[in-house]
Amino acid sequence: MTGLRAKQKADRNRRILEAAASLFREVGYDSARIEDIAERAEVSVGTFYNYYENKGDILVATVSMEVEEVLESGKAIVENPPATTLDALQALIDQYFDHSLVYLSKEMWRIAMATSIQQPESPFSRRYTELDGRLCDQVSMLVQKLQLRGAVMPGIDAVAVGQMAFNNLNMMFIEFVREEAMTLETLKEHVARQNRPLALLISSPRIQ
Amino acid sequence: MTGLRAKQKADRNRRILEAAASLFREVGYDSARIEDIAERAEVSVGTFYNYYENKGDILVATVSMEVEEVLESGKAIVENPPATTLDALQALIDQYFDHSLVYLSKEMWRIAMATSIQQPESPFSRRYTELDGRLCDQVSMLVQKLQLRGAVMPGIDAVAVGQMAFNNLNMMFIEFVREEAMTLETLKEHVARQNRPLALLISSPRIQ
DNA sequence: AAAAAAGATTGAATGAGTTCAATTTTTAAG
DNA sequence: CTTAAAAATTGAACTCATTCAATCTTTTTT
Repeated sequence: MTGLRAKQKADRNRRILEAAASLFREVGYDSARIEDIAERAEVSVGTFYNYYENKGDILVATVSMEVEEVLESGKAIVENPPATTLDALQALIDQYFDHSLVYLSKEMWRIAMATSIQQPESPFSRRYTELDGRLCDQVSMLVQKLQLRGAVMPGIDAVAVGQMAFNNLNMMFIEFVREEAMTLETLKEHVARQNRPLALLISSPRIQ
Repeated sequence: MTGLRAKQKADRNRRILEAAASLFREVGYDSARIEDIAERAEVSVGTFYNYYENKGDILVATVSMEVEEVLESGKAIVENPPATTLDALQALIDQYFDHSLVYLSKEMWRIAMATSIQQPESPFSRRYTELDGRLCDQVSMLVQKLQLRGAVMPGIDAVAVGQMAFNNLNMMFIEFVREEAMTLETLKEHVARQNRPLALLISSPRIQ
């Protein structure tokens, strides 16, 4: 069922997304006009709006692709985490943070996050939120894995702990993208300090 | 040095803020046009922009006043918290949540949060962020107080624990305002579950 | 193959946020 | 009191994001 129409649709979609992503990178979000994006993608302004609900939406789409990569890159660590709770948590979180600024600027993160909060019903916001939920699950799954291994005490609510750790890192990431001057290193240090009490307390005594 | 100019400025500022807050409440953020706000405040559109950088800014200003009240209302609980860590934390957090929807709709929260993330440098975003920091400090201070009382074990990094608890509740609040259908009760339950492991683990054994 | 229906594209029109040069008001100086 | 300087106000003009009725393309039906 790959008719001409479907092929054209996929092609236009790709062109618009690429045009937007490149323009955002070149001139920033605010200076990239829909008209410019449409022109670069060789479609009309109206067509742009056939593919994306609004300007923020296409940025969220771009950022979502990045989050998917982050999620993917986290799998390896959850599969085979470091031995101690502290190291394992920190390894996963640092992985997230390191990945986050490879393709995206702080400005792009800010706008994507803001858009996903402001218009939570738009399709790409939903997608973004869903990916966020998957990241949260990944952290929880790490804690569960550590619990199965015996590194985390039995009886601990691993899901609750994972959610709290994730919400904390997520909020800290928001703080990070808000402050242009804050470095990745500082972010990691702060989160590491915040994680330490929880990580140590849930760990089985002999494993330290 | 209360010249005429200063008095007029304060008066216009108040009128604009009140006009905006009432209009937002009456017709919602999107439908409230700057022109309408200016008209109700009996100033020109240009003057509006002399007092607020943009439309989002004045919403953030409105919301900030609310956050100040929340902060104020939290003081009582920190001064004289419930005996156990779990109860004390939950009392403070529930207080925050209960206060949050008295004057503000979810929509207003969404837009205020989005604006403060998107334009972190604007004066009112800074103010909002600063208030957020004070809320975070308040949670940390509660944990410190519990530690002094002996309810929380010595040796625990109370500040780190407080920050994590705050970041968690803040992120959960974002989730709450994102989902129009989510009730305050559900929010409280989720956060209560997330807090339990941390609260129990940091508590001194005999105090349970 | 022609006609009808469905699906997409188009770009001019719309509308709201924002800007800024001209004007007015207030303060300070002479 | 007059005049100059500083500060604030004003609203028409401008910029974009967004919409939508008309048009064109693709698919389906006969």
